[in-house]
Amino acid sequence: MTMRLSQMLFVTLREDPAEAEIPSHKLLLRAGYIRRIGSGIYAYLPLMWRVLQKVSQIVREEMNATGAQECLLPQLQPSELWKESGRWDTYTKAEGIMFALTDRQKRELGLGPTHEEVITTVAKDMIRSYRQLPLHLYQIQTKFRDEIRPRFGLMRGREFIMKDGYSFHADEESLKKTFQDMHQAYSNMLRRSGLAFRAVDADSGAIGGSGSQEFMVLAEAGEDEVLYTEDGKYAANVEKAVSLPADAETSAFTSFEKKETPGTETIEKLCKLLKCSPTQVVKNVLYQAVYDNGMTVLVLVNIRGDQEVNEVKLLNELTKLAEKYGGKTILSLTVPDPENQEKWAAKALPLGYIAPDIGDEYIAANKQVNSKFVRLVDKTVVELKNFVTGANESGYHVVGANWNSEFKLPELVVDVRKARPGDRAQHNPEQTLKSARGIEVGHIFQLGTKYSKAMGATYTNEQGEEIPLIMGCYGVGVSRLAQAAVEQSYDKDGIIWPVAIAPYHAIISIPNVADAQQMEVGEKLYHQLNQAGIETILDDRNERAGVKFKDADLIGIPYRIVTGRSLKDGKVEIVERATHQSQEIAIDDVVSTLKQWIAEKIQK
RNA sequence: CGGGAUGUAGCGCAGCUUGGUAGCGCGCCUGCUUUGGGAGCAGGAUGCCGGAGGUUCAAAUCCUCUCAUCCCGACCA
Repeated sequence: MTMRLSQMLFVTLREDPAEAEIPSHKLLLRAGYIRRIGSGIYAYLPLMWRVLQKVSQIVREEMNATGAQECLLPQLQPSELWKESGRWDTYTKAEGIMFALTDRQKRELGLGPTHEEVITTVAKDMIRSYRQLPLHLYQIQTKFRDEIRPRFGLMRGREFIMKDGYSFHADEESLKKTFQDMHQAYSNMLRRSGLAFRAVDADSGAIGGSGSQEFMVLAEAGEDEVLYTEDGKYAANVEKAVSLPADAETSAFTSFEKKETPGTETIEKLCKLLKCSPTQVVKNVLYQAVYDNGMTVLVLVNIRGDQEVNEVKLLNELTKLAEKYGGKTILSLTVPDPENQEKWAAKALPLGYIAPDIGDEYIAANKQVNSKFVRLVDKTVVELKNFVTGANESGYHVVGANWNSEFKLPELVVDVRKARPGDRAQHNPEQTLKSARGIEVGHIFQLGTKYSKAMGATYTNEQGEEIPLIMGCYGVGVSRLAQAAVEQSYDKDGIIWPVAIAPYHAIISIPNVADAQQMEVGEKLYHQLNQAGIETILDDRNERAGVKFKDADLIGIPYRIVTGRSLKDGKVEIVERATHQSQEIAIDDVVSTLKQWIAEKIQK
């Protein structure tokens, strides 16, 4: 085994590569852990691979401890399976993320972005009886997703390593137990990897299902916003978060009246002109949804003027309505721009002055466009009295309006409001929501019977009835987790790996390789340490001491041993990477000392 | 896909406005000196100037098309 730096592929960069934006990406490139091969495609170089194996091993141990069984599923998947589950089109067309290909026999195949279809097929073939349940299979493998915009190195690659697990149950209770076990296992994995994290309520996204939790590594560069309360009782992805909105102010208007309000196409301008609070305004937001059968539906959302629409919640509400319009899912949800409006509007819309009752005659007759607006009213406006809203005429608003007097209250009352930092919490209004940024490294959720029903994966229960398997699904981004660790732990000199996932525990830096004594002690310690199970590399390069120290800091090995000037007292220097604290230790005590330090840092 | 930007030596960049012998720093190679925080001196190698077409006596530079990469928005571990 080569662990001498003079013989390793060891190339560090002095400057930040232009392609990297965030610290962890820059550092992994500079320190020689990864190289970009194509957009969102990276080579994991020897140091990186060791880190990934450490993370994988922690994941594996925690999974095995719950009774889950490791397996390995194919990455090439026949399109038939995806057609059975109904996901082939949504995953390959439009903004789909699956790489699809046709082989020489004209068979259609997909490169696995996830494995519900494959695992459900296995379950369908092999699970017959409730006696075989519950069952939990998992794998650690490269996944392929044609991300629209790969970003930040390993954070959002088109090829990445993931642990995905799928559990099968006879009943909800059993599913919930495994879900709880996974919550614990995931917490253990992240704790053992040395990360600061938070488990949050989440939206279950395109995969479907309910009862969903994400594990967020807290870091400024995180792509997700997390809202939480300081009492620790609530934490959610902003996409999913709920809260109590600020109370609405009492409207100053007492009678219904139409007012001329020129140039007030925004709430802010309107409130300034009318001297009213945004909480008294009913804002009417127009969306355009396209279902997977090509049907376009115009959506009008009424929401309080001081609030914003949460598009994820809106998407979920509209997906519930999909059947009504002959679709299964939504391909796109956008605020229609002027160019888009021309495609369906019969006449110019009074933008900025739309009222909740804007007429359906604005929609031109077209087979591909639903002839009526879908009208959704957010909870925040249901109780408003004497409110302000548009007059369906440019330059005019109405004031003192009331539901079921001037305007009919839409039937569909929904929560599509975006929760915000500073809002009061639902579980305890004394608590306000705080915001943090996070990197999603894990996601666990209760799938239910979505796939088992679609693919006919059933078992026979004690009563002899044939029932669809109840499923759960649990993912960890292994390569993402590794980079997230760097994002959370670095300084101006480089990476500071948590000991548990560092590629090596220790590095022996020989300041002067021409000095026979320094070399001799270095070599001796190198063998002793590795023999004692302390993973150690030896920097025996013919470089100046400064170069070696800089490189050791950059690659982030937790402990550096220097066989330098302290040798005259029979000692070496040991420097802790995280703190740069150094102490001199007798050569004979190095192994036992490090063994103890490392054991303290690696939690089980 | 829409918006913005960039492609010049292994890496980071200048040169392009105003066309005329391809440059700088780092790294790399050789030698000497140095040797505890990215050394000094001397010498050296390295380029399809992203690709294709055009304009011109002449193109890294001007024009057209293309490809790739990065950044900002919708997707996700």
